[in-house]
Order: sequence, then C-alpha cells, then structure tokens
Amino acid sequence: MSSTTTNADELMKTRDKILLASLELFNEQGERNVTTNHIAAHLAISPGNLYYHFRNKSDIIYEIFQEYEKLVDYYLDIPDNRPLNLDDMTFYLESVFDGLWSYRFLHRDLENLLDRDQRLRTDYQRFTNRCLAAISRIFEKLADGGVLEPQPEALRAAMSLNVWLIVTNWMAFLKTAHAEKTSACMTLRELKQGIYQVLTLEIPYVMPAYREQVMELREKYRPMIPEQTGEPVDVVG
Amino acid sequence: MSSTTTNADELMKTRDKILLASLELFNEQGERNVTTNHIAAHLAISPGNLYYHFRNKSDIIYEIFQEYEKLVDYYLDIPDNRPLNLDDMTFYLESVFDGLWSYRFLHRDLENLLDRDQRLRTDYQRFTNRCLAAISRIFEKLADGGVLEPQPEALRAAMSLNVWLIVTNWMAFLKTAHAEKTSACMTLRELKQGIYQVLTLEIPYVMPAYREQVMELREKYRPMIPEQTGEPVDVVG
DNA sequence: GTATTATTAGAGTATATACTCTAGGGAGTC
DNA sequence: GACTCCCTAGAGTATATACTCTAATAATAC
Repeated sequence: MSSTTTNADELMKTRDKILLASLELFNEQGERNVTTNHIAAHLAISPGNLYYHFRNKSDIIYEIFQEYEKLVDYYLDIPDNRPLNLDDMTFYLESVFDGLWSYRFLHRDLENLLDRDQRLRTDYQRFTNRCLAAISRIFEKLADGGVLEPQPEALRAAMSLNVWLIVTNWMAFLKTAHAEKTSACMTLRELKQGIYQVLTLEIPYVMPAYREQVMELREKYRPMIPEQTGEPVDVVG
Repeated sequence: MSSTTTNADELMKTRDKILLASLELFNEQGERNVTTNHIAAHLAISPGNLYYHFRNKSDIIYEIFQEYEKLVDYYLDIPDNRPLNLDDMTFYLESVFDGLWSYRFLHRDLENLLDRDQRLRTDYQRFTNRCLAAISRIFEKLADGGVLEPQPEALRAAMSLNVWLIVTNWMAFLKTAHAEKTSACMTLRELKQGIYQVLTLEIPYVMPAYREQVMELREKYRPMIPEQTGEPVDVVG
C-alpha cells in the first residue's frame, strides 16, 4: 500500500499526482478552501488536465475516501482465532490515529461532504458500522485475553460508540481548542493524545492484573494543554 | 430568556428578525448553505436592509454565538453551596442538549467558523474551558451527593473532556449515520439519545445505591438505530 | 509514415455570493 | 414646509469557483 509519500513528481501518473496533491492540500487547508484550480496550480497543470482525469471534485474526494476506507479496514482486521492483548490494543489505537491523521480532512467537513455526495454518504455509513463492529470485537477479544472485564453486548456497543465519537472528533477538538488561527499547526503527536482519552474511557473495565500497565501506557499519551488539564506534563519522552 | 419562538413577524424589530431567521435557516440548512441574500429573501427584505443592521455575515453568526454562550452559561451555573443529586444531573443533561439543539448549526461547521472569525475563536475557546470546568464540577458535586464515586482531579478532567466530546459531537454522528440525504430530518428526541451515551460513560462510577436509578434513567434515552445497536427499542414511552 | 488514441494547455463561462451604493420613504420636530 | 434621523429598497459589483471547450501535442498501433 504505497501512500502519503510526498515528492514523486516525475515518477507518478498525473491522475495519482492529482489524488496525492488533493489529499495534501485538503489536509492542510481544508477541503472547503482548496479549489480544483488550486490543485491544478499546485501541480503546475491546467484545469482542463485535471478535469480530464476526474469528472468533478466530488470524484476526487470519493476516491480518496476509498483509499482511507481500505487503509482502516486493513488495520481493523481483527483476528478471530486468538484473544487480544495489550500490544494489540496499542497497535489498533496507534494505527487508527495514524490513518485519521493521513486523511484528516475527511473528518473535518464531513457533513457537507456527505450532503453533496450520496455515494459517500452510504459508503461512510457502512464504514462507520464496520468500525463500530470492529471496536466492539476488540473489546470482546480483549476480554477473552483477560485484559478487560467481559461486558454484555449492549454495553460494548454503547462503549464502542463512545470510543468512535472520541476518536473521530478528538482532532476537531484540538483545532478548536487551540488559540492560534492557523489550524494547520497540529502534529501527529498531539493527535495521538486522543489515545489518552480513549484509555480514560477504558480504565474502569481494565482487569486488576493489567491496571498498572494500562495506566503507564496511558501516561505516555498524556495531553499537555495547559489551560484545562492542570499542570502541563512532558509527553512520550 | 425568550428565544427560538418562530413567528413574530410584525412585533419584532428588523434586526432581531434577521438574527432569528438566520438561526433558523442556519440550523435547518447549515451556515454554509445559507447566504445573506437567502436570509433577506426569507424575511422579504432587501440585502441592503440586512447590511444596514449587520456589517457582515460573521457579525450575525457572532451575535448568535453570544446568545448561545449566555444560554449555556446560564444552564451550567453550578450551585456551590450544596451537593448535586440525580435530578440535578438530569436537568443539566437535558438543558445542555436543549441548548445544543437550538443552536445546532454552530457545532456543525465550527472549524470553518473559527477560521474565519478570530473573535469567535478566542471566545469559543474560553467557552469550551468554562464548560469543561463546569462538567468537572458537576462530577465533583455528584460525588459529594453520593451519586458518583469521588475521583482524583486529573481523572475528572479527562472524563469531562470525554463527556464534552460526546455531547458536542453526538449530533454530527447522528447526521452522518443517517442514510437519508436530508440532514434536516433529526429530532430533539433523537438528539437526546446522546444522554444515553453520556450515562454509559458514567456507569462504572455510579455508587451502588444509585446504580439502578441511573440505569433506569439511561434506558429512557436508549437509541433505536437498528443497524448497529442490535434490537431497536421503543424510546421514552 | 499514418491513423488513432491518450493526454495536456489554457482561455473561457455560468453561477454564486458577500457586500456596496444611491436614492428615497416615513416619522417626528421646529 | 423643511430638516433630520432611522430605516429600507434594489440594482449593481468584485470576486471566486466548479467546470467546459477547442485545439494542440505526445504516445501508440498498424
């Protein structure tokens, strides 16, 4: 799965360059602020050229979304022949936030995107449901592995939804919570502080044997937003 | 605090009519899809008239935000001379979601709004911090009231943030999860299913004496989204 | 080489949108 | 009546943006 490498000007086909440049610009400036003319100008190609390769802007977005979908589905392919352990959980969390970071524009103006493209809406809905199911399965398998207490299905579903809400909206929170007007000033590391929030959610369900480890893991992602979290603390180290 | 009443054509001043109509249209169609010309047309006044009362669109939005801020601050004025009980908690949850509903357009395209108006950005940031502090104080006072287990401050802060994320993004989730393209098709009742999600978060911290009551309360807000929550269930009754 | 196809340039268009500008009406005051 | 002040109308503008169209060039097939 080659993706998210930045400079491969001469080597790539125009079509792929368009997709890549669009993703970059969308992520940096928001889809709303990036026009097809901008994309073309950024690549030093003509608008006509761009529209030769894509019928319209929605098609570009849709194709990028499909890449994202594939990536996350790949990450969230839960093995069902064995229980999950703490390393698995860490991997899932890290992976999901990596994916979120690479395609972060998608979650920014999602509602408008879905309003303007029905395909995207139905696909995204299915995608959400797959993710929710995957999260729930992760909880289940973590319980099998003795990491978390086993929970009734209904509770797992509600918890999964909470995890989903936190994961998909942590970035938006960061952007709105930052005082700086430049919303580009966010790092992957900051984004991953969302893991701290997810782990906060899980704390009460962690089995005593793993409590200490989970708390240590969680501490690694501790946010350092001075205003609300009390004392700022060094992160990751 | 009079607000969100619909028809008061002859009685109101043009300025207030503009604010009210803007709020309505923004909520129904999204700020992005409502132009100043639309607002004027909706009120059967001229664009010039609108711009006589407001310098620009941002000023309209900013003023509406200030109303919202006032409303929520009013709701979240936590008494500090007594502990809180379950009724208090219900009131806070209901009130917050009511406010969210009345000004729901604000949380839809928030990032773009903040990008385009620095006043709004700083105000919103302070607002967020006030809300987080209020949520944390509610947890604290609920512990004082014996409803929740007492928690260390750091955990309360992280939990408050999770509650904030769930509350402010529940609506966006509903809109994206619904298959229908018309994002207007959402009801206050559906929105309040977010309370179910918030209560899910609190479950592990509820003191045994209140567990049953909280679970009953929670059941009243149970979502009935067929696809992912398993069996659809009748709500509120 | 020639025919065909794939790709590209770049000027151009239709539409939208936030906002301006000028002119004037209506009500109160002297 | 004239002056003033608040309010309103409505045509108009500058700019942006998604997208089109034609013609030309490169690549490929035969």
